[in-house]
Amino acid sequence: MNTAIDPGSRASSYHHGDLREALLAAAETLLERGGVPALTLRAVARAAGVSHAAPAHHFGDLTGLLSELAAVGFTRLGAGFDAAMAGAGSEPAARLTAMGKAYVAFARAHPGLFVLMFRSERLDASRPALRDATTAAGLALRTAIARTRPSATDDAPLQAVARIAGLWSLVHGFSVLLIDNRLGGLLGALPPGDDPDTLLAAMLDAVSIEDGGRQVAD
Amino acid sequence: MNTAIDPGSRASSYHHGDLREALLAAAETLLERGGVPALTLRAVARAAGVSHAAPAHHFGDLTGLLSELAAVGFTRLGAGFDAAMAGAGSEPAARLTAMGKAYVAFARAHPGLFVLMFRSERLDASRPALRDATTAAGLALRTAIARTRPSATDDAPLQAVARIAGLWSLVHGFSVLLIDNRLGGLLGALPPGDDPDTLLAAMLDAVSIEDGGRQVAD
DNA sequence: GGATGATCTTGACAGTGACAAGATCGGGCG
DNA sequence: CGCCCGATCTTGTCACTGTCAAGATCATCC
Repeated sequence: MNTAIDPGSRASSYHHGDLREALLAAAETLLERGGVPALTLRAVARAAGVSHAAPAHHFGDLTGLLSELAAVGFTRLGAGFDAAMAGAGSEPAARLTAMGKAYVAFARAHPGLFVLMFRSERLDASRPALRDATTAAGLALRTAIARTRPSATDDAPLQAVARIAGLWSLVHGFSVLLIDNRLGGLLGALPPGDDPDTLLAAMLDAVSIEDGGRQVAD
Repeated sequence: MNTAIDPGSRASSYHHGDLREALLAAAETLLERGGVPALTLRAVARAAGVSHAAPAHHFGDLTGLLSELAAVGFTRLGAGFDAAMAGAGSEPAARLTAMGKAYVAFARAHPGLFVLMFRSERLDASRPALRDATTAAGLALRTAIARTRPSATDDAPLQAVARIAGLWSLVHGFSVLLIDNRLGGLLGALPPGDDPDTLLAAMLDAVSIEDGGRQVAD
């Protein structure tokens, strides 16, 4: 009668063996399938094949479970940044595009997780796992952006901060609007064959004009 | 015994008189006070001083109430756009800044409402009031952005769409991150005296470079 | 003045988070 | 080897929620 998502490992009768990870995996499946509202302590317990109170033992309460799951997401996002920066060349504009693409690609690949990661009213930001993961990902993002500008040191403080905040806002807002399907009309106005990736590249290209003097001028 | 937020108008015993508006007002108060989780059919009913099932008569279910409230928000946002465009001059860069400021100002003035407006899983986008309000606000936003570029007609389609999507994404992402307090570190790095408005202006200034040839070059 | 329909209340049911108490199991200590 | 202790999981319960059904109240129109 085990409706568990992962019935493998060592499902003894009582002690599960690795229930904590199984619960997180089940939660992620439910999240991507039904969004944040589907993330219920009891639903997660059902999906993992345990009693309704089992998750509380590992995560305390629902906020704890959601926070740990969000931490997984931030860790994964940070890893995506690192991979994108490692794969990109040394040219600033290319690095910037790679970073933006990594951000949006993560959001599109795991929309439920991405939404959860920024639903702060359901999370406990002071939880160590979440706090560490967010700061790590934020640091990776900021350094990645900072390195996409050749001569960043001579920027005025306001301009330097504006560059980071602007790019972050751009890719974050685009991800949110894309997931929410708010860009339907705009995407429909694109030339045939152009997808969101093309649009993102064009957006980043427009912003990166202030780099070495690259011009759009067709 | 009436714990209603608005005990005025004509609180007869049974028929409220304008319960629908009173419920929406109570809901907005609860929303701004406790965020989306505080928006409960029963809590709204309590705040309005009516029985727990009264809201269902006017809005059908919780999704209906949230959708109507979100519609109020979109209408207000659209009005903010119009006011900003009316108050701005004719210079493209100034109009763009005014539009962005109006967007972010609305989000900061009504953070709960703004968050609700984009929590699509709790809304019914097909509800007439919400559908009309969103399309009206979206149209106002797009035309406002389009008019911030002098020679918009000779843009390539991709660039034209990228300009609109980019600016929308920028102001939306900034609003979201600001409300979520994700920009704490960056705001702390600003020169003393600079606030989020200054940062937004700098961000928009950097983006608007591709306008008439305005340069940052200090 | 009475019927009719809109408006609001009362009551009930299933689902949820949270807590308390108990059952089960594994590992370490005698 | 036997036993105890703590971690793990279950069962039971309570308050709260959304939703529905049925009834009470009132305004309006004929």
